[in-house]
Amino acid sequence: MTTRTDGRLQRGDQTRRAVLDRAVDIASVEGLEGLSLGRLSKELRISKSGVFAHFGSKEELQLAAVEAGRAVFVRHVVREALRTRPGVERLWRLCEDWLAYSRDRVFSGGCFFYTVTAEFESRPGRVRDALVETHREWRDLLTRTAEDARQLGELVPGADPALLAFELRAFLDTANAVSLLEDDRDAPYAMARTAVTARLDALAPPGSPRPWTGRPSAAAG
Amino acid sequence: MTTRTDGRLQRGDQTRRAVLDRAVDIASVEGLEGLSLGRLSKELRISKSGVFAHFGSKEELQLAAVEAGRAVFVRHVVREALRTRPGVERLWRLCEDWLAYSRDRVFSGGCFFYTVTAEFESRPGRVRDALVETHREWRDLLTRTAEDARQLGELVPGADPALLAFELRAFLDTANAVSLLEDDRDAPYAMARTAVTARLDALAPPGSPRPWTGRPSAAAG
DNA sequence: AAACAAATAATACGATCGTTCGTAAAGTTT
DNA sequence: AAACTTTACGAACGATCGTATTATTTGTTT
Repeated sequence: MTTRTDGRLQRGDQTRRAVLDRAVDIASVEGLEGLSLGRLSKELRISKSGVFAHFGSKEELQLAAVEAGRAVFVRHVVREALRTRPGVERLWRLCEDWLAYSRDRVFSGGCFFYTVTAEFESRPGRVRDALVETHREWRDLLTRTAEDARQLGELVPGADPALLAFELRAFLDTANAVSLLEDDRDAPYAMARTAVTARLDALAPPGSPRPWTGRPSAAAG
Repeated sequence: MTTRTDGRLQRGDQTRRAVLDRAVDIASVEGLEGLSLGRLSKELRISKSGVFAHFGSKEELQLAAVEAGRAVFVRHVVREALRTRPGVERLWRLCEDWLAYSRDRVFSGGCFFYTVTAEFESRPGRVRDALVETHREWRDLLTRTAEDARQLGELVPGADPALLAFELRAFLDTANAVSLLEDDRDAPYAMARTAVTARLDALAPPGSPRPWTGRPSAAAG
């Protein structure tokens, strides 16, 4: 019988993880092209060829970084929301957790995907493809959640889930961008929060739950 | 008396302009760091040192590119709006022209400032400072125009100009990003347009002009 | 035509890029 | 302990980066 864990693979996994941890954080500031094997190896006190051997090419490193970034995003933004009741509660939770994820600088350059997507959205290649796919997942999650909310009667029947998802994403992304640009960790997020609640409020029928206030709206009449 | 124009300076200006034209277009796709003197010189069939001599350093080239991008932006987005009557008409015109500027791919990578601002928003330096200033101008223009609209009675008194400016910017920027990412030149702009008009409609008092429909709203009662 | 000024070119420098190759070290299997 | 696998290292490759220096071409001034 083989040992439970091969010490070599275990060690390899550990350095690989260390490399990716540093890689995604650098990329959130400098982009995935700004990543350089030399810099990574210097900061981590690992030989450059050692770093390289883990991925085989820079593009593979970038792809691995995208996947690592995705895992962090899921953990911080998606995980708890999926444990929340479908509908506006979940939708609200997604927005709140996204703003916290950006505001708390989980990545030192703000949202990892904002930076690297802007970097690659006009260049063909596998990295772009991976980012498109990640973006699609996020968009669909928001849209489906908005659809659920409408079907549950928590949004007025005329509400357009795809449009609502677009608007919410717009508020979140812009809060991230403005916060970094103006070096203000309060105002942009407060604005986004206001914009999100206003939008949801406008689409919520009377008497439906309003998780951002903690209670349902007053009954009509 | 000196000749009206020194042919040498004239020639220099011409190549400088050619360099910057190419530079901003490349930067809209690859970013300002992706710009390289070697590549520029090769594409333009100019010696690398010739390109270099015009700017003195890469950072100066980047700063000049930001200024050149600003000029293009003003010409395509701001110019006509400033000839439009202040208030919601101007606000609407700014949004429409911005969407056209992005949609028509005035820069082949979409909005120049979206790309390079995302690239530099987390890095200190003179380029970032220049981009912050440009962003501030754009934000203030939108905010002031919204304030004008409110004072003219074209927005309800409770409207928050800074918040409205934030929301509009969010819709525009997101349309640009989504269009590039999903390679769709229609849907994202249509969505942004819908979002913008919905927002303005919600804030317009009855009887006030609605330039996006071509007529004022029906009078109340 | 001579003296001068500005734009452009030619060449080279050191640094860093991603990548390759050969080898040593660490750990597992037999 | 020998055979083998995996991780990591060190040195070097050619290419490209931004930059500096020196020269040449082009146009102006006197």
